[in-house]
Amino acid sequence: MSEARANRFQRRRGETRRALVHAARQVLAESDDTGVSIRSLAERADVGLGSFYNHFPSKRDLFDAAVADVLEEYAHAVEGHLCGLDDPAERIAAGVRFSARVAGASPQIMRILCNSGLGRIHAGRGPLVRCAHRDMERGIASGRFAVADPVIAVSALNASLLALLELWSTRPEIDSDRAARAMAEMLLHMLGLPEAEAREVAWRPLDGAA
Amino acid sequence: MSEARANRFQRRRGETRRALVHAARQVLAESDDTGVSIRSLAERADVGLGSFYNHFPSKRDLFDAAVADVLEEYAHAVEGHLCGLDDPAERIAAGVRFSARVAGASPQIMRILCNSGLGRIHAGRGPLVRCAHRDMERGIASGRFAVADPVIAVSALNASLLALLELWSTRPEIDSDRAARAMAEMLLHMLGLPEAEAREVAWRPLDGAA
DNA sequence: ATTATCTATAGATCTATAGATAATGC
DNA sequence: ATTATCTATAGATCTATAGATAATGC
Repeated sequence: MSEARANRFQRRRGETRRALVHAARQVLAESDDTGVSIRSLAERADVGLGSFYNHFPSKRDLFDAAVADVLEEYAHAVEGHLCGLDDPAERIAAGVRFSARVAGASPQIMRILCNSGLGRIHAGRGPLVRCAHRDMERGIASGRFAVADPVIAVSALNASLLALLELWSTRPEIDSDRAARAMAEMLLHMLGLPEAEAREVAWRPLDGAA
Repeated sequence: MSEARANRFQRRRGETRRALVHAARQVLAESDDTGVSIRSLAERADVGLGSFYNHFPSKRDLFDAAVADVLEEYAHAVEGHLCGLDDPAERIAAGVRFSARVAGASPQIMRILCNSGLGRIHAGRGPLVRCAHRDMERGIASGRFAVADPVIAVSALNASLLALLELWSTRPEIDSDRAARAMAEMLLHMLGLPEAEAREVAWRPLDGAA
């Protein structure tokens, strides 16, 4: 809507902003050095230095926007694959495995997720957490999960997923789907599924191209 | 040794270095803003600007040293409590619970551990990982643990522990030992201990002051 | 007429070093 | 004599803004 009816001015403005966010994402993925100068960010975006201040009051705001942008893109990509799944256990296993695929398809997203760490994701920022919480509540309500504390369980889930991506980024020789299945199996068992069932769910074929 | 026989020169030099590391730790805990100037770090350390270059070639090196210092202190504090324990399951549970205590006793250590994230810990830096790996291997060898992939299991353990600290730092109203017990119980079950046994081990009283 | 962009720049940093000073070893 | 510290500073940045330019709306 706001995109469609935007006039030429607004579209042009949007492109400048996008170029800046794009540049910030590159920096976050390459070196995670948020100390780079505004000047260098503007140059990387191929945008006049003054234009920066038309869109962001400070460097910090730009980087925050860049991280939010990545989280949004990641969540959108993964949730698109989950929308057909109903069983909370299967959704969690698929979430882990699709995350590994997204990471494989976009190393930039993976590196930024890893670098930005647990903090932002925990703060309720990423839609990741909200989605996992819903699945957790539903799994507990249906008796499929048995955990003492759902908040702590969600923490462990998200953190373990991030650790998987981190592990893969430092050791690319690992077979990512194999590792993702192993992680998912462990996590489902942690949540209370019997071992055999956890394995079965984690090894189920995924929709989409194998 | 090197400390004991150090002459006055070397001790003085050591104090300057310590002051710089101390200042860097403050910055890491307060804002995690590694973009602060070398000048401001020297001022915070109450040390001449030039002295900085007598000890560190760049800002990055100072912050690396500060993180290493924190990891060392943390590992030393936790391992001191673990050295009497033999059962790998009990060591892991106690590691989680003592970590929560160290975090409570030193918010600075906790914040730096959280901010520095998974990356450094995963890279084999922190003695945390080495210790956890040994316990994992021993637990698997003795049949007490049943996991498909020990590397992935250690990733999940460390990440979940960090997530617990992160959770507590954002929500201080949580009872930390209660949360640590819940986390430990979940993780031990994940590693293959039967539910009842996982609970028993996680709820065992800890040595030292309750 | 309005709006976003760009260029140019003033003023305030910051980094890294050179040289002076103070403290110790022998 | 040696060594680490400090002070002072040259030179290179960087931030934020002011004013000019180009593109669009009406």
